Amino acid sequence: MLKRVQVTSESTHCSTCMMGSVCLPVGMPSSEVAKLDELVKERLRIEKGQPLFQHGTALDALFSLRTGSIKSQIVEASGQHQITGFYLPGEIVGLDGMLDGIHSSTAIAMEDSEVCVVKLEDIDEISRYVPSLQHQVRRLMSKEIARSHQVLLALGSMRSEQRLAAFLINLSQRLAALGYSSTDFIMRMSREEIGNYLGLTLETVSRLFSRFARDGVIRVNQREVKILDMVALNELVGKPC
Amino acid sequence: MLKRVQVTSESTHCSTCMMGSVCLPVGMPSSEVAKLDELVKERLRIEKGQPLFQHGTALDALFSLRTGSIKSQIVEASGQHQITGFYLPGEIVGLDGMLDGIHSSTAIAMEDSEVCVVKLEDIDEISRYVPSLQHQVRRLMSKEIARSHQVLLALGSMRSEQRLAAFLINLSQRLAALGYSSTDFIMRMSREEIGNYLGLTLETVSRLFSRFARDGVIRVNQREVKILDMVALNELVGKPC
DNA sequence: AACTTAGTTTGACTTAGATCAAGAATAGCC
DNA sequence: GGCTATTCTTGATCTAAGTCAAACTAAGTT
Repeated sequence: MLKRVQVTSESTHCSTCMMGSVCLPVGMPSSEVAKLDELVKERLRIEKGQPLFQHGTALDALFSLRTGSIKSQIVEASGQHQITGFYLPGEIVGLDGMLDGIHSSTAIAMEDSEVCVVKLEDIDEISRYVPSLQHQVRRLMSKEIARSHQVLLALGSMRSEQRLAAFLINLSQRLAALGYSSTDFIMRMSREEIGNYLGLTLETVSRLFSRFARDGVIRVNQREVKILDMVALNELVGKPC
Repeated sequence: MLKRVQVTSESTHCSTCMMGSVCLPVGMPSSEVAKLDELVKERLRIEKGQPLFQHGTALDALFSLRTGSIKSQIVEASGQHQITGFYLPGEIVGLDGMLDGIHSSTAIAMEDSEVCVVKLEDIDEISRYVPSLQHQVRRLMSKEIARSHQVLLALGSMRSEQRLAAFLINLSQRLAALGYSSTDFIMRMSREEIGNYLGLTLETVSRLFSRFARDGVIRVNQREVKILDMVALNELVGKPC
């Protein structure tokens, strides 16, 4: 179920939101952030497994993830699909597909989630008196490009264990930026989703988790991960062959 | 060598440029395009093999490719590098790395090329009285995201022959959009560069070209390609397994 | 508490593509 | 024009990861 929540005056605005340090206004001076309070008029709750938006539907807003986690994926006519990203709180979903107002990907909640709705027309409106907002959107889009280039590097020139190590390091760093532990966390995605994202089968992912655990690099129990040796994990990625 | 060319009054501006239909102003009404003539104050010529910009250097402009072709790649500390895109005339290079004003990739000319320099500050300046320019930049960045997601799909869930087929189809379509033949063209990139881009070895790429030729799908002589059976090529990509 | 159902692990076997190696073709250069 | 340099092709062999299959686990559901 997709449930709309009107943002009322008592609700948090960008200026008072805890996510400000990692979300859309990241890096903006607080004087500017204060002017963004009209930016979010609505929030949405999405139940686990439900789509936030689907490939081919009209795009008129960006979504800033407040709580939960979301995956985005593209689907081919042939039926094959590819997960293009896993999003954590503070990250912006929906930056692709702004070329013709149609979503080029599908976004699905991996757990019950809540997003702030940022209408494109409101971005245009508000950036008239907050010019840095345009820069902010540009920065976020650029980051999304750089991010997918990193995944390209992983898929194009890393071996399976390097890919998974890079994946774990990346997840660890992003969780740390949110104030969570960088060594103990729960992965919201299944082995199959990780495999799809990294261009591997779920069996290979499972075997790699087992191997990493056997080698004392991590401890793993289902989706619960504890990184025991971050250095070893980094060395895995660093070495080319 | 990287050679600067000042754009003089006699030089072509965006409003008179032949590339307008495929370049940055694509889709903008001509009344708006006329206002963009201050956007490009400079052009650069880059010799084959020379970098347009390098990873880690300051970014203050985007580059619109006028003639030639450019590849962009990211380089890891470990030395492994990954080609993230091949750019043709009319396409914009440098859209990544706008997050902190530092290029996150390196762009290298694959043949003698010429680019229009679009300063970011000029974009900001001009978009004050041409609001659609901001949309245009957003559209281009969004397109770049969608493009790299397509490559992700190829690297993550296609077999080697599907990747090469998808690559050829994509190249064919982009050349057709430029007014060139969609069936007869010269690839500016080496087997190794294609392999790197597609996550394959140069030997595999070479073998695939030979196989496609043997099967009558293409005819190939070094970097010269003639697509004989576009239907078969599309079928190759369409089928999942 | 027994019974699905979905997700995960592990083993045995196969294969697509990598690696190694040796020529052939082409282009650049003195 | 002849001589290195690359770049490309093709063959033989190897291996990382895929496929197929079966058992195990966790979490609901009746």
